[in-house]
Amino acid sequence: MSELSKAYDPQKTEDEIYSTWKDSGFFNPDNLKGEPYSIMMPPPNVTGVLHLGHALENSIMDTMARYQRLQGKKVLLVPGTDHAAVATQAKVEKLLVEKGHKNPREEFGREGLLEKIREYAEESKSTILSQVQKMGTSCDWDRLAYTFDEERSEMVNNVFEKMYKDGLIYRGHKVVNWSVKGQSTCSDDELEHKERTGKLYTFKYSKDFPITIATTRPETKLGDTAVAVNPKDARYKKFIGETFTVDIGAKKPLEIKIIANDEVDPEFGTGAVGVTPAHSPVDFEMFEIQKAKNDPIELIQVIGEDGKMTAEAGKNYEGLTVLEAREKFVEFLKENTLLEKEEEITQSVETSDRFGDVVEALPKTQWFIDVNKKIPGHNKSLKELMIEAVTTGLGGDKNQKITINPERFEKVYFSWINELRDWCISRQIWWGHRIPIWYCECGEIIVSRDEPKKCEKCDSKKIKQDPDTLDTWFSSGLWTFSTLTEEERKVFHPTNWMQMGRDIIFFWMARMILMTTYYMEEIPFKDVYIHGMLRDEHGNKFSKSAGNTLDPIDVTEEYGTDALRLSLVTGIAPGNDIKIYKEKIESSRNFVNKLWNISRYILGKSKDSNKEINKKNLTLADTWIIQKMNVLIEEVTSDLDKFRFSQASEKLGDFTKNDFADWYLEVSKFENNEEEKTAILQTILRDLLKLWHPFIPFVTETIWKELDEKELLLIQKWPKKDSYAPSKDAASFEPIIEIIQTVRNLKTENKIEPAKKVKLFVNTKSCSIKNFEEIIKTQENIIKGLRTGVEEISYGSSQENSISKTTSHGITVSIPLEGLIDTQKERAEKEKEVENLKKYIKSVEGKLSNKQFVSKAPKEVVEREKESLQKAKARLKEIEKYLKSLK
RNA sequence: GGAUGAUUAGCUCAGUUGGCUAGAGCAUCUCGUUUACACCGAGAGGGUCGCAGGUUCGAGUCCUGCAUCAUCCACCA
Repeated sequence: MSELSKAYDPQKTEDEIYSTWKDSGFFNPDNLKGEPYSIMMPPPNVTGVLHLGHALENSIMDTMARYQRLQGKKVLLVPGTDHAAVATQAKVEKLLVEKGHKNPREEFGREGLLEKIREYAEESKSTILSQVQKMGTSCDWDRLAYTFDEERSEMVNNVFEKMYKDGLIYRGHKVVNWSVKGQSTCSDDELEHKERTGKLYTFKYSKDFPITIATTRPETKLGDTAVAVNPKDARYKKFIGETFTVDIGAKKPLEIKIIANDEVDPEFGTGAVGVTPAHSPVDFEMFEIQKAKNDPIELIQVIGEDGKMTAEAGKNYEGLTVLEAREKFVEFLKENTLLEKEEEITQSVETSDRFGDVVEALPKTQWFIDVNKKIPGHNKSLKELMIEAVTTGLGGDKNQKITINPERFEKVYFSWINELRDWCISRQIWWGHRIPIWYCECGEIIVSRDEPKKCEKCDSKKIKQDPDTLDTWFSSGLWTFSTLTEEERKVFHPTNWMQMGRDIIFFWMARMILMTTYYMEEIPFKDVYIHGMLRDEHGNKFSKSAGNTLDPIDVTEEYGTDALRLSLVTGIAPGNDIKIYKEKIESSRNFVNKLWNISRYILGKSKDSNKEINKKNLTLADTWIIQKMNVLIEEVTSDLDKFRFSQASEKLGDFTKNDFADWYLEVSKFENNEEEKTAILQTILRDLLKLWHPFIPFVTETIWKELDEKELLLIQKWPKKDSYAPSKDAASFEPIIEIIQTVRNLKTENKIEPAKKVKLFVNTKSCSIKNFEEIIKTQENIIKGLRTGVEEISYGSSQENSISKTTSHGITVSIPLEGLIDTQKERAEKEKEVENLKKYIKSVEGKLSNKQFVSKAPKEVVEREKESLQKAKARLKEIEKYLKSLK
């Protein structure tokens, strides 16, 4: 079809193709038949626009979805977005501050600010969803979900209520992570450890205090109420149980009790730890232990929510920032000669990954999910369910077992669960699901989604809702089932497959497992595929500040979506970081164009469509390509079944470019079984388009349309290898390829112009295939045709004064010399080859003389070694002969 | 401190259960303007597979140790 342009132009076709797919209804599984197969899209945050990471996710999951659809399954891919509580509010507040609003929370109030955030979220939602379309993702738009929409919010309340009634959600007064800047709690996973240099101060509370302690946070010492020592430590044993009163300037003198704790390492530092229960999670644990032992210690909060010292810290410190107080307290220690040492150390501090400030540990009343408590009626804790889901399967049911790919991430997951503490789910920000808990003035606590009319206990109408909202991962954890109706869950849940970045294994994967195993008593997904993070060419993270960002939309506009998608799934190993850069995308774009031109050629040759291959009149090359195609289908299918996307696309690329385009297509120009050729070319092209479709959907669908097909490629049937069953005694075409390559090779090596006409001598005496000379004779026009410059072929032993090479099939190819050779260079090269050959022969002979090798190695291996030894020897003889002739 | 990954050609990376003289893309060099394709074709050069041991008939692949880099986790005051 000559009207097709020489180069594929993605811009012209992509949008139109996407609408065709969408309008066809086949993105919706209700219009498909077959076994159900479901994937949930990890919902992008509504914090802005899509970045390359999303492009990667869309490529991977859509490749899978399209593959399964072609496999004849009823595929559901649910699209959605995430309200991303803290992230979105932080982003909008930042934008407002940049616009000159100093304190947006005060200025706009709860409802006002929520309205601002809602506007922003809606806008970025629609941007993101249009970008998802641009990536070609074949998701069911009729089932579009949003973590903050009505259905999802209702599910959040249902789950909260059930957990609350089961006693798994509780309100507790504990030391939590507090971001002063964000004025909210953070969960342990939302912290980032940053290395910093700090000072370690070694001091005593007072001159007569018997134990020296060390700290990097002197100001918190104003709230110390104990010193912990190891009970086995002889130095301090005698003091355990004693209480000392010291006055270091806090509101009142501190009562410091000496307590025993096995965790304290006598070898480290002074062997004693100053305990500040209010401002350290570890010290708080000691506080709880002491309480349980009936030997309580005090808890004094000296730092407030505003990050400033409280009244408890004493007159001198009240109102000072943490840093000011630190300086002042160190000054005090120095003045009273209590400071023994001051040294520089590197320490890791916890910062909030959303607000960026250093997080303070503060005692606060918050809502928690208890991960260790037995679930009523189950005799198992959430933690145990989370482990079971990945090991034996829920309740030992293998159909309820999650497989993590690659396997090594299981270890990461288990070690995280091991250290998992109760999950703090309440946040003091406004953007998010409000906690469905109401407090009556009488003290009654009511769990209810809507405002209760009156208190059931006291009939009072003075009821207030908890002001806090839920951690965003609470709703994300429900994603695999909150996106489905009850009916749909019977068909599509557990979902079949899930993919996500390694960075959210804890945040998301773990929470989904927790929530789903608890609420649904099912696993959320059967297989999860963990991919690495994107990097630039030099392995750097993409970031705005580094200025190395690549906008996926720009890329698709310049190179096409297919090129981007192909680049993102090729040449990568599961779980490892993925480097992406212009050259890689360019080469994908070039490949897409290649496929376009292959199709253009085939379409130009014949418009006849869908002819069956008549196996009676096939040439050597025909059977060869049919065999190759057979193997290709088998391998690509198996790779995709095992999520080896990279291997699959590489094999496809290899076949398409090398075997099909470079050899078969070229050869086909010199053979005249017109009818069979057309059938083969068309059949292979059609199936190749199907195999390629999951990776590069747009170009394949565009070509498919040109084939005058009525149905979309989207819903075709995956090729079967049976249709390419090779005839049993098909002789291989490989040796012919080798002969042609050898001729070209000889010419280049000997500086003979490729177009130069030459005579060719072929000797098949040591060829492993019987009577191969007869076969070569039938292929002469191909050998002559494929730009070898060969004008005449003779058989038998080569002449004196010719250059020759033996192919791996033992065919010796010679070209008589024409006096065109640069002999000196030639000799040097040949001598090098002789050297290498001798080395090789020696090593193989060594191998073969090894009795253990000969007896233990598989027969084929030994045979192969013998064969290649023969060949090497033959080659050596030839070169030596030739070197002589040069002299 | 613990864990995981990486270390293979100038660059970016593949390499399945150990087995044919270790592969691809980009870059380099040579040749080529042949009606599918210059977003092209035909070739070439380039690697003691991080280092040191071990297991094995045989190791890029398995084991041990070391080095360098990266990432994650951790309460060492």
